[in-house]
Amino acid sequence: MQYWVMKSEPGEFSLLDLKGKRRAFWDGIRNYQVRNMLRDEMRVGDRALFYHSNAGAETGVVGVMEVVKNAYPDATQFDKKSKYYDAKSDYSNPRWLGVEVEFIHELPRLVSLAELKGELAFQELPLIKKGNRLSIIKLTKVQFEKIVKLANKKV
DNA sequence: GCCAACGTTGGC
DNA sequence: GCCAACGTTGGC
Repeated sequence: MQYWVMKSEPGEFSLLDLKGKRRAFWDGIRNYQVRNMLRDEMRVGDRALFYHSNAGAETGVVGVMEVVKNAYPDATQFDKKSKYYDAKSDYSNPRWLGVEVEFIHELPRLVSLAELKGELAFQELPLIKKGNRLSIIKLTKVQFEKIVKLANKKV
């Protein structure tokens, strides 16, 4: 089993949105590095932390989900009405992929970006580095468990 | 293949 | 809303 962090702006798609749907296709990945990770490394059964980005004081890790379907083509790339539409992608060789994820649980509390930055153990984590623009980041089991543990600790 | 211009992400 | 960082595009 592998571990990940997946970012979404809560105004677009939040943990509660996922909770309501139970399962969702993680669409809108338009970065080649991220696409390659989805395609080559992410597999059914992997665990992922749900990270709310661009959310002011609420920015941080809020929940846990599971990958329930390996990567397959993202339909929004062919949808002219979608903001994720990509005119250069063609049906026979789709450029963009996504995975399906399922809600597992909400963390007892937010583990904020500020808190992650304060933990020495995460100094090397790309998630907290300035200029990091990958919306999906791989974690070690230890990092994943440490973040979950922090969420269970009273502030 | 270089690199300037442009677009996007995401913290603040 | 601003802007730093950095990925992508396209002219040469």
